[in-house]
Amino acid sequence: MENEIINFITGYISLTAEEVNIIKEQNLIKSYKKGTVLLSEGEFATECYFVLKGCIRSYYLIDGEEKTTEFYTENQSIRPVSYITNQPSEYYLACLEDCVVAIGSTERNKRLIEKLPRLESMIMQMNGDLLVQNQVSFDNFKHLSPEMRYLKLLETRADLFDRVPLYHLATYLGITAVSLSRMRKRISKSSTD
Amino acid sequence: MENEIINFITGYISLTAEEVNIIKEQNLIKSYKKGTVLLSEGEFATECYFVLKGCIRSYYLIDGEEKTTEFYTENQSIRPVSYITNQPSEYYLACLEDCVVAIGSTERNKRLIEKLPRLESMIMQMNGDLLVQNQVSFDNFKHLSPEMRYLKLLETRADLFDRVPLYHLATYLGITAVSLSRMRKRISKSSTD
DNA sequence: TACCGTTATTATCTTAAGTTAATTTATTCG
DNA sequence: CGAATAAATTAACTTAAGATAATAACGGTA
Repeated sequence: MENEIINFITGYISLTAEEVNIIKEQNLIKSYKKGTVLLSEGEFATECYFVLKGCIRSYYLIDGEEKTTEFYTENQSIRPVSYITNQPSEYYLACLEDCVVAIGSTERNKRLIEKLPRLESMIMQMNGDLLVQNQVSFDNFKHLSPEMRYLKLLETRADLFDRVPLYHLATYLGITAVSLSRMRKRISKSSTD
Repeated sequence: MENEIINFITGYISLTAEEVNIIKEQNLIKSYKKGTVLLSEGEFATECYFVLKGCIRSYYLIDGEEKTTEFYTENQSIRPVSYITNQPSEYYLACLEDCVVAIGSTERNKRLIEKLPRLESMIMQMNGDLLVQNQVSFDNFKHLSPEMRYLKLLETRADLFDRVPLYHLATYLGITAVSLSRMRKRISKSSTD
């Protein structure tokens, strides 16, 4: 189970066998039931996550409506904005399915970095990557029609359509559930004739 | 003129008088004529910028159409994605006005950081800030109507409306120039009656 | 299996954005 | 200054998204 984490890390920096062991013994793996809320608005995030199994959704509230900002599935890492900034969180994190998750807490990570200073460079790279991903997603979003965004998501993350309710995908796409439903009908119609 | 840069830095970390001097003597200030392109698609960014005077626009091309992603004005720093990732740039950077800019090149920054290691922590903070700003902008964009986005921009960056052509603001807002024009008329009408 | 809560679809109406093209208003510069 | 270019507006038409409400399909479970 820890192998996924090692694979993930070695995508950024190379590790010796001893270093692999240090990380493996450090890691803390937990299971959560579907519906568990890992982080709430107003709280300070003290943990970051690596999803081993399941799906975690981040979202925030506008007038009581949940707006989904991201879905995290197998082998994705979650570094809450609040974790990076040490500010109270604007976002929620909740399990859409039963989940198995590797957890890094602020203090344990600090200790780990003392043992393995090269992790610092990984973190900087991760921040850079996050930034770029976000920039590109934003630009795409801005200049693609809702329909294009839907088709693109269908290409890039087809699995989500099997495991996530459409109305969450709708807010993720920045449209209403009604509109998404209509759109799907429109598309299926036009592709058959 | 260098004082703006010092102010900017001390917003992140505190500096001793000697450190201030080191930075001041390091800095390289340049002027560019309106229209100058500082970075083109495909190039590797080797510089980051701090705007002392003027306005710089970043944009990219879709089917030959320019899509503006950001406007940088006085006292804003520009850290091109390509500079952070060492990948060829997807974006252009060009001066919308005559500009005065402080420039940090990769090598000079490296040398500077050797003298002032605490700058590292500033850079990490800047990356974190960038990430958060981007995240928040994205979320806002997704869940605000074009009209709301326009009104919000009018509040937060009113100066842009005096110095930037509307059709650039339009693509920045993710709409067409025609639509922006129509919208402005609609709003001015509804606010007078 | 029958029920209940959740999720998805459908219908109707309203509103605004995209597209294209023509026209007006500003700006620039020889 | 005036011609050329750039920027902004307007008009006409098409298309799709938002809102609201009603209905249908699905899923778990008692």
